[in-house]
Formats: sequence, structure tokens, C-alpha cells
Amino acid sequence: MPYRRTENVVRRLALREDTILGAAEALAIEGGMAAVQVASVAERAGIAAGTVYRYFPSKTDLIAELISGVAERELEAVRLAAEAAPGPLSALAAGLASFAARALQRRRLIWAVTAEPVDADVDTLRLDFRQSLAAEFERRIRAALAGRHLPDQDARVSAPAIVGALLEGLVGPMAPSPDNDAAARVAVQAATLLSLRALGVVDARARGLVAQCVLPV
Amino acid sequence: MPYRRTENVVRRLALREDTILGAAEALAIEGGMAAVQVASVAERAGIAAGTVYRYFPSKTDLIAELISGVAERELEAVRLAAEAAPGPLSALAAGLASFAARALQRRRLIWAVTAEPVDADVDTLRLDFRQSLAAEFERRIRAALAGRHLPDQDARVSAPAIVGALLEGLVGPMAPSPDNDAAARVAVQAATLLSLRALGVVDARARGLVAQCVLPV
DNA sequence: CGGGCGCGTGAATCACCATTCACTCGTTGC
DNA sequence: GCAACGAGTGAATGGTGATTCACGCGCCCG
Repeated sequence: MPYRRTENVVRRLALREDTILGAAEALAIEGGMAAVQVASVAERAGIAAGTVYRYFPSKTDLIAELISGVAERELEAVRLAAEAAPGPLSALAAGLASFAARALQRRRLIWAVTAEPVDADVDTLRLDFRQSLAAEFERRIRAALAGRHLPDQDARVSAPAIVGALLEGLVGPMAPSPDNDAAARVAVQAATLLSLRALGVVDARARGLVAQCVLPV
Repeated sequence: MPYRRTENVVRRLALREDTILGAAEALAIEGGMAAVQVASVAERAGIAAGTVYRYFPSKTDLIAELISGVAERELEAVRLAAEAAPGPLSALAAGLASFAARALQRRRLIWAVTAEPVDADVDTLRLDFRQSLAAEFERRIRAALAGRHLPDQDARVSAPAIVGALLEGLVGPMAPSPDNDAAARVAVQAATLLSLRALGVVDARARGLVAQCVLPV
């Protein structure tokens, strides 16, 4: 590698950074945050431990980037799903279903990034993720509330509660793991249904909304 | 102290054990699980670090006892509240409200014991707590389901989701902290209401049930 | 009362990881 | 070709916190 950064080298460096982040993600998926250790990440990425520090000033920064990357992806998916829906209530349903479906697919990673402990600095970031998620849902809840589609309630309480219900009910360690696609689909629908009811949509109407949701890949 | 354990000494030892557990609990309340370190616990209990090991084979065992003590208390409270209610649906409501109210009062402790990271062995115990809680709610949900008080649903999914919603909505770091008793009462009622709706009780009926609940001290 | 059992002690030890740094070596610009 | 730059290395370092252990002392037993 060069001493005046060549186009070629820049690409190589960026690639390596992605490799490192990928290794960290893979380890988180396999063994949770506890498995994301600088030495293991380096080994997995095929480099020396010290090299990690050429790319990230500290392990905390590495994990921060991992978490914010995941958060961005998930939030974007929720937004897209919601925006494709015709009205505020179906947007809410679509957002919930989309998050539920994706979270279930990526259980380990979402759990690691959302609930597992690292250190105080990272906790802030994890919290940010949950909060952005809650904020996104809160926005949708307010919109539905404004359209009189939901009974009067404090969205500031409902939104975090829904996030908790979905995470705990679907990706948390207590959640039953569906062993095939059909079972997963049922679980996602059940969780979405429960969330909509929690917000005050009556069972029958909620079932209709859920049935209309297009679940992501 | 003696070499054939006198009545007196047994008492002294038991007292000391309680002191240690009390110190651990106090630290958890003040600074979360991270603050529960053998050295700090010892200092707080007014003994040397080594002494802790005369009472608990390892820090993990100490924390295990702390968690299971808290879990037992909370579960018992839920059971009592539920059993005092006239029918299955109001029993469910009473159990939820009781848990919500107590959890809110003891936010820091419940959060620490329920969600904060320690190590893999302790995680099992934390999980046990959540599971017993979910199991207790699940039982009540099934009873209500059997009486046709709730729409058809999989209690194995609903129960953990409710636990998640209550914890995240009330005690988690995103939950707004009520600054007086009245606000706390409102928050507990809102969370209970949301949980009942999640299970399929329609808003108006749920409000009635919540209004009837006697909140614990 | 005196012998001895263990409790209590806390400094030392151990283990685990993140982080550093003196050095090697591939690549580039001339 | 070759001088120089900086990426890559990985053993050594450092910090944090649990756990141990050899010793001193208070209390029970006869």
C-alpha cells in the first residue's frame, strides 16, 4: 500500500473497513455483543488486532458504527413501509408490521443492538436507536390520533410500550422461535395485531389492517 | 464468633447475609447493576471484600439471590392482587395494574434486575424472572380466554409482549418519569389500559376495569 | 479460664480485554 | 531501481474487578 493515497488504495481501505464492520456484525449475530471483542473481530476480518485501530479510534466507536448502521437500515424500512400506505392508520399498521417482520428475521442482531449491554457510552447509542424507533411510531400514532382513528391516549407512553412489546414478544429471549416461514408470518401478524389493539384499534378492524400489510422479504 | 454455631451466631450470620444483600440492592437502585461490585457491596455493608465470599461462593451467586428475592416479591404481589379479584378478566387487570404500579415505584431496581447485563450465568436468572412473570400473566390470559372474555389469540406470544410493553413503557429508560403520585397513578393506569387493549379488551370496557383496580401502596 | 475453631480481613493474585507501539514490509513516486 | 511513507503487525502493557489466602482475634466449649 502507498504513501500518497491512490484511488486504488482508498477503495482498499474502505473495503477493509466494511470487512471489519461485517466481522463485528457476524460475531454479534452469532454470539451477541459479548462476542464482539477486538481480537475476535480482527481474527474474523483476517487482520491483526492493532489494525482495527487504524480504522476505528476505539472499540466503542466500532460498535457505535455497527449500531447506527443497523438502526438506519431499520428505520428507513419502517418509513418506507409506512409511506406506501394509503392512510394514517394503515401507515401505522404497515410500519409496525414491517419492523416486526424484519426484526424477527434478524432476531439476534436486533436483540444485540437493541438490548445487550456494552458500556455506558454505547448504551446511549442503543437508547438512541430505541428512541428513534419509538419516535417514528409516535409520529404515526399522532397522525392516526389526529384523524380520530384511535381512542384518546398519550402517544409518549404508547410508543415506547409498543416498541417494548414488539421487541420482547418477537425478538427477546422469551419469544418462541418460529421454525419456518409460515410460522414466522403468523408470529409477525400476531404481534402487529396485538400492537394495533394496544393502541385502541378494535380486534376485527385490526385484523383487517394486518391482513393488508405486505410483509417485507 | 463461635466454632459450634450457637443460636446467637446463626442469627448474627443470617443478619449479616441480609446486610450484604441489602447493600447490593441499594447499590443496584442507585447505580444499576454496574455499581454492584464486590468491593462496593462490602464497603456499603461495612465489611471487607473477602468476607462477602464467606456468605456467597461468587458474585454471581450473590446477584442470583438478589434477583430471585426481588422476583419472588413481585410475583407474589401479582398473584395476591389477581386472586383478590372477582372474575378472570378483572384478575388479569388487577395483576397487570399491580405489577405496573410496583414496577414504577421501584423503577431502578426492577430495570436493573430485569434488563441490565451482568454475565451469561446471571442472564439465565434474569430470564427466569421475566419468564415467571410472563407465565403468571399467561395463566391469567388463558383463564380469561377460556371465559370468552378476550378474542382468540396465542397467549404464548401475548404474555411476553405485555411484559415488554409494561417494562419498556413504564420502567425503561425511555419512559417519562412521573414527578408526583398523581402522575404516577395516571401512568400506571395508562400502561394497564394499553395492556388490556393489547389483549383485546375494547377501550371502554378496559377503562372500567382499570378504574376498579386498587393500586398497591 | 485456656485452648482452639473459624470468622473477618485486605493485600496480593489472577484473568480478561482493550489499547499501544516499535518494528516490518509492500507500494509508490521519482 | 530505490528511497520514503505509512499500513499492518502482534507482543507487551495497563486497568479493572473478581477471587484467594495466610493471618489475627473474638467467642464457644470443657
